[in-house]
This record gives sequence, C-alpha cells and structure tokens, in this order.
Amino acid sequence: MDDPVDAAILTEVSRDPRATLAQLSESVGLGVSAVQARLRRLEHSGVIVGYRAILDPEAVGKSLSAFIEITPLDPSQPDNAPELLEHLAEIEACHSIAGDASYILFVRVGTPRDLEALIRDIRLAASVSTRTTVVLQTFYENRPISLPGA
Amino acid sequence: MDDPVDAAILTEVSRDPRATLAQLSESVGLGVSAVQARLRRLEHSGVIVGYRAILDPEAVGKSLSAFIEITPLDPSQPDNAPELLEHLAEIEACHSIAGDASYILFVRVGTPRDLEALIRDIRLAASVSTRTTVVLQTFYENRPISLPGA
DNA sequence: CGTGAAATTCTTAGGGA
DNA sequence: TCCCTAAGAATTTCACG
Repeated sequence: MDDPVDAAILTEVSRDPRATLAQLSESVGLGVSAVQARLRRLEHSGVIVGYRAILDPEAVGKSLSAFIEITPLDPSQPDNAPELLEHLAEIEACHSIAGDASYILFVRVGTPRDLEALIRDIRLAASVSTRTTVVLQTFYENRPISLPGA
Repeated sequence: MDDPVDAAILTEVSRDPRATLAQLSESVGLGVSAVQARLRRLEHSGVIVGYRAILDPEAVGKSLSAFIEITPLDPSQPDNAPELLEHLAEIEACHSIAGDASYILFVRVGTPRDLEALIRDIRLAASVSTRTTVVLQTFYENRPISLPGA
C-alpha cells in the first residue's frame, strides 16, 4: 500500500509538516507536482489523519500530567465511558486496555487541585472508579511513528 | 505570559499547523504580518516545540500499541533507562512516574511478535523488569492541549 | 510524472499609533 | 513596542504533454 516514496514523504511530513513541497521533493527525489499529488492522496485516503503543533506544556500552563485508569462501578450498565468523557478537554487520550482497569486516560492539567477536580469530574460523568498515576518527568513524547520502509 | 491573541494563535495552530497566515489572521483578527511575527516568536521562544503529522497507525502497519511499565532490576546501579532506550524507535513516549514502577513507556508495533521482541530489547538494553498493558482500542489520542485563555 | 503559468502565500522593509 | 501596508520573492495549484 505504501511504496518507498510514500514512506519517505510520510517520514518527512511527520517530522516537519510545514516543509514546502520543494523541500519534500528534494528529500524524496521526485518532482514537486508528483509529491503534491501523493501528499494529497495520503491526506484524503486517511493515512495522514491530521497535523498538530506540539506545545511546551509548561509554557502553556499544563505542567502536571497523569495516567488515570478507570473502571465502571456497575458492570451491568452499558459502558460508554469514552463518549461520556470526551467533553473534558484535559483528557488527551483514551484507550481501552487489557488489564485490571477498563480504560486508561492520559490527562494534562495545571495544578494538583486541577487534577483533583478533573478526577471528580471523571467519576461523576462516567460512574467509574479511578486509579491515578502522576507523571513526575517526561523524558520524551510525541516521537513520530517510525515507518518500516523508511 | 500569553495574551489572548497568542492563545488564539496557539489554539488554531494546534489544530491545523498548515493553515496559511491569512487563515490564522482571519481567526485571530490581526494582520498577516503581526500574526507572522507572533508565530515566529512563539516558535523561537519554545512555546511551540515543533509540528507533527498524525498518521493512521493501522495504515502504516502499527496496529498494536501498549503501555510498558519498567523498573530497574538493580536499584543500586545508576538509572539512566530513558537514554538507554531512546534508540528504540517503537517507543513513542517515556515518562517517569509516581507508583510501583519507575517509568512508563507508550509503544507502537505491528504484531504481537514485534511486541515480544521489543520487550526483550527493552529488558536487555536497560536492565529492567517490565509490566505490559496491551491497548485493545484507542478511542481518541493526540487531542490538542486546551488553553486557558482560549 | 514533469513542465509551465497563474493564483495565492510568505517575507521583508518602511511608516504610524 | 506593536501593528499595518506594500512590493518582491517564494510557493501552491492545476491544466497539459
């Protein structure tokens, strides 16, 4: 599905989505027009889901992050916790997992008090118990996906 | 530190870093030139760390993700696990945490066999024990950081 | 997939609140 | 200091070969 050229485009665009077509073109050894067409196809076909700016959490007042495992209090109820929690903007990610808990969230807040409030909101919104693991230090995150054919 | 205009720029650029200055300019109600200067300052001052393309993991052969908690086998040894593991491209994030384990990693691989190999590599490279939690389904991830002043 | 021309965007310099 | 306008350079876009 991905030939080497597409893989090269994806690798480059993962590291710098704001590179010009000319720069991409140079990296992958194809004309600007061809790169543009491939990039458009990769976007439209859903291989490229979107683009993000990576912000420094400290600089934007989100210095505290944590993992929150959650488990429904009443297993007999329909479980749609992910949708019930989606409106909480502090939640950056939500996965269902194999393990003791049902889901794990990754959250970012400014202060311990914000975390306390968020945990309360989560419990109320989704009728779940929580188990929170505070992040002490982040060594790296948001590293680009490494592609096989790169 | 961030006035409302900077916050608006950050919000927009988080959602679509490839928007043109004219589009940003429209969103924040400032001239193109002023927006460009602010964006440059936000980049240069480190508030904006970088940009990424978000790829569909399935489409690029990384359908299996997992959290791996790790703990040094010998607590008396100097602990530099994050650096020792940095060369493993399957590791997307590495945090130190408050809890039973010392660190938690988020990793992406293609198959269970790849995960097995990665866990072996991690144990060998950093002399750690591991506890792996497989992700069954990802409901959302990479949601942009929500800014206070937005 | 490459070429070329038109439309759009980026960049920089200069002036004003 | 911050913002706007304006002109030239660079890039994107798209039809055609």
